[in-house]
Amino acid sequence: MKRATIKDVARLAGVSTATVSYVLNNSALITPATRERVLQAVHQLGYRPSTWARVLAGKAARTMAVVASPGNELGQAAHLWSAILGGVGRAAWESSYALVLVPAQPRIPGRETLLALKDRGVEGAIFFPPAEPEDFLPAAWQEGLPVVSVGEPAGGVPWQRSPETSPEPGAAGRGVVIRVDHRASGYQAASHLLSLNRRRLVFLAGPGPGSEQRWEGVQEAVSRVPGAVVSRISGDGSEESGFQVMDRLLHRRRSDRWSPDAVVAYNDAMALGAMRALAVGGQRVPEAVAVVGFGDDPLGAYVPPALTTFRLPVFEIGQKAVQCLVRMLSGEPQPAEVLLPARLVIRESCGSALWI
Amino acid sequence: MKRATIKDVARLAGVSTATVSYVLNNSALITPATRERVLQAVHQLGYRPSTWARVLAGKAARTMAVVASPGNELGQAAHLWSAILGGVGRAAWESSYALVLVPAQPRIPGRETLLALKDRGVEGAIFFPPAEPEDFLPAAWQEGLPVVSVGEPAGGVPWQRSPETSPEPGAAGRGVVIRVDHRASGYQAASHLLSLNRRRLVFLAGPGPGSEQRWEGVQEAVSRVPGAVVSRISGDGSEESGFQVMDRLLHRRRSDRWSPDAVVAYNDAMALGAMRALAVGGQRVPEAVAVVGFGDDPLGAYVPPALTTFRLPVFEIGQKAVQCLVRMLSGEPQPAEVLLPARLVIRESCGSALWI
DNA sequence: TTGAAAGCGGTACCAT
DNA sequence: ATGGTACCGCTTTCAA
Repeated sequence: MKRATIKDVARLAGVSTATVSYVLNNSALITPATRERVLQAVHQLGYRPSTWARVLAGKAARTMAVVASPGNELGQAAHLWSAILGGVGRAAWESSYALVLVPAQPRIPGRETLLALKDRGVEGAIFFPPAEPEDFLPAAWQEGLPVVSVGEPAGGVPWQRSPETSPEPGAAGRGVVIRVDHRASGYQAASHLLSLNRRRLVFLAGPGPGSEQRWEGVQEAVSRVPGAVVSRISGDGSEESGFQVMDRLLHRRRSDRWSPDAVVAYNDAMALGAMRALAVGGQRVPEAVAVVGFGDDPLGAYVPPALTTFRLPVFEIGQKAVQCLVRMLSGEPQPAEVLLPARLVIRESCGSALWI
Repeated sequence: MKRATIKDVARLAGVSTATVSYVLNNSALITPATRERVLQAVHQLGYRPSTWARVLAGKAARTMAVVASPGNELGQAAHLWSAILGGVGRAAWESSYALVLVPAQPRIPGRETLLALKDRGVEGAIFFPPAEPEDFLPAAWQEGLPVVSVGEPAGGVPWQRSPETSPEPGAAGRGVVIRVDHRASGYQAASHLLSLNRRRLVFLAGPGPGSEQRWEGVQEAVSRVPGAVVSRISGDGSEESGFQVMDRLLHRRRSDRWSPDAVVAYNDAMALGAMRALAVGGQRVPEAVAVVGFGDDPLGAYVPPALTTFRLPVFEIGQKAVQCLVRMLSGEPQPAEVLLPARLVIRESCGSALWI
């Protein structure tokens, strides 16, 4: 049978469609009696207003897009992205927003995708960088679609417009970024190691802005402890690069005055690579060298010794993203950047249990 | 500036809105000249029809839902689900369907979710079991929303309606299931092992229907080779259960007449657990015992010896799901079940490279 | 407090 | 081959 319309309800309740509409929109000027009668009819018919019709009549669509490229770069962080989606989903539901999913295709111009979204009444987007194609973000800016990005932007994308072009962060047309507080993580990682009496740290840098920030945090923590030093060496974020970088370090000619007793890696993959190099080089973890990773990759918990790492606040990230977007859409200015703390997960690779 | 409407286009082209509509819908009875003029105006104004309006006027919404519970059970197969989404995305785009994402919340009744979807004009759904809440599927059936499910259903869900209730598989109101051909995988796994002259197989069963089917496949392959035997032992799919099951097997009192020289595990986790037990028990893999897993978990490639396993046709699964749903929506009857083959990925744990 | 009616942005039937 | 126009389902003046 066909869906009941507002007319059916009006007829059954013996009122006009206008009255029904008032009741449904909680207008104050309706008699409790009338109200009751209408509600009764609504219930009886199982009537549900058509979202399409009410949008056409001027209501907000309350729809946001989720843009990502599953199966590509994102696939490597699949466990993160699906977890983040959990937060997105809950927050969206709570704000009664619908989500339209855009598993972006490399070959399809971002502009086209974007226009298709607007056709469907999408009011804003949550963007998971890196997502194909690269021109989605610029297109969104151009079309004035509010965007909240989750995590670091893709390499080549003109992420933040230059300040003079867009003086007001968080306003529609710009974009806010939900980010993990990498600096704090770096600081905490180093602090943890220092508290365990490690003094010769090495930082395994990776690609991406997060690496830089973590490095700063590490440096700060180290600078606070007399006698502690830290050096830095770069890889590309892969397990292999972690291995190579660490391996090279271990074979450094002995003119070098020290070998590290602790490693802070860009991510779990590099940490694992480093641990492999350490094992090959006969250095025990955590006895000789402590290692901390980043990202809480399932792998890290499996390989012995279990990797001490940082767990990303995935659910919160998703929630926050939606909340920001909702606020932007209701006109509230938002900060250009929201920082969420990662949580240190202490396992075995640093030789300590968490006491406090 | 505001979006251009069909009226604007009509005015600019000097025709009626009806004519514009005809042009946009590729009506055959339009003069090339008029057509050209209209298209010109459309282009000039950057006009795009409002999806909402055309749906209201009777066109199909071309929208399907993607229902899943990220962060729950699905989180364990996150790399699969996000990859499948890639296929879903591409196929949906190609069929010009929009996807509305429902990261289902445990606490929200499935019926409510479903109605909300229908309000938004969703015409069908792709369902990733297990998804919370359990009553989504029944609700969909009740409301007559066509559903294509990807993979095995959740435990308690009355998956397929009883035959007498619903005689026509694939019709709207039923549901089609996209499934990996587990039987074939089991057969292929065992065949591979047998071809490497293994003769005493053990099958590590897990939960879920897929396990049963794989077991059948294994048995069939074994039955074809004189002298080959296979026994079966059950776990719960976790790494730990793989370990325990294997460990117990190794310590079996010697009255048992044989110990296995090959293991076919329910999934990579159990395979890894089994390998751990084998290592502890002093059995070398693959020399003494060959192991094959299932699922192509990233872990498997990492831990030495690299695990021979089956790669799921994730992209194809996603594509197929959408294609089925699209066909269902256009009235074509679909089979109740679609089987897609998994691909054997030969690595080191069976002691062979692929020659052919 | 309620109802009649004019849209919202399209589509499609019926004339011309 | 086009144009006029009555809807689609709902919201929202404006009157009553």
